Amino acid sequence: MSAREQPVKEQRRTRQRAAVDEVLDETDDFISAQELHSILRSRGASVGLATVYRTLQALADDGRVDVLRTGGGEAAYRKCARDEHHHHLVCRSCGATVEIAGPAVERWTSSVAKEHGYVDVAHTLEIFGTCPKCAGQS
Amino acid sequence: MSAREQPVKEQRRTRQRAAVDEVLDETDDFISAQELHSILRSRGASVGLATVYRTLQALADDGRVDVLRTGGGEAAYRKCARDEHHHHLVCRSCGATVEIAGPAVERWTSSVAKEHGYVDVAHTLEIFGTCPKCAGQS
DNA sequence: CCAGTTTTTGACAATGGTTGTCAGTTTACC
DNA sequence: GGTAAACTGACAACCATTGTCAAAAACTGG
Ligand SMILES: [Zn+2]
Ligand SMILES: [Zn+2]
Ligand SMILES: [Zn+2]
Ligand SMILES: [Zn+2]
Repeated sequence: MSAREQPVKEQRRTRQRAAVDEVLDETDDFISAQELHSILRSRGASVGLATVYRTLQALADDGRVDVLRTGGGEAAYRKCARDEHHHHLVCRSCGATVEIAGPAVERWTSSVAKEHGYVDVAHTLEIFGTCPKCAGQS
Repeated sequence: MSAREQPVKEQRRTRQRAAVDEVLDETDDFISAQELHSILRSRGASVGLATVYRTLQALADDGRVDVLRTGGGEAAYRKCARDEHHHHLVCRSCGATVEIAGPAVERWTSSVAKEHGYVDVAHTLEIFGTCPKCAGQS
């Protein structure tokens, strides 16, 4: 969703953070904190729920993962391939995600904002749908 | 955010629904259910919080108000001027809203989705910034 | 206006995701 | 090893939102 900068404050390497990071690396879909937590449980690597939330929050703040709010209002996280600003085409049912870039949209949003005198502009854009796989099995 | 169709099921006219509708008519910014509720309280027209939520929900379902999730994850509602599908340019600081339409974006999102085989597609797009008025007085 | 039927209301409980607390544990560094 | 500082986790607390259900209001036909 957004490119990030320098900060990356001092952080210690812990078993828990490594575990969360590992799951994120292996997962291609957007997943919620709770889902990530239960994946960890099911694989034996016990990590407190609060820690999962804190870790994801930190990663998101550093721009190392993308966040989006699902229809139900929960936050979903994903470690994206590209580092530059981009958007997502997400399956409502299974979370399957396609990263998409739209230079034209970027230009349009900033020109519209400028046109109305707005500054310090940002935007959110996500496309939701049902992926081919989920559509097949009704 | 979206145009709506026929249903508009049988509903009774009640003091509470009229009160909510009135506040929406007078308010030009996006407001949350809780804010709307406290406005009603402060003006003496007592309406239960659950009723406010239900009423807004119904209005949103019928497409008579637009909804957007704020950064904090709460839903904000607004009765927009135009009835067709459109998006918003919202001031982060004061909530001032400009309705915007972008046919090109609409085409782009659906073509991208189709291209990847996704069906039953929808999208969210909001632009946030600081309006001229708020930018002037730092 | 009246009684009957159906919808709506609201106080309150319950939910569910997320964050705060804080003592005990772990890490980083000398 | 020893210490300071960061981290963890069980659990409570939050807070927006939804569910419950008996009482109240809106409609309808007479
Ligand atoms: Zn899917
Ligand atoms: Zn963009
Ligand atoms: Zn403003
Ligand atoms: Zn659109």
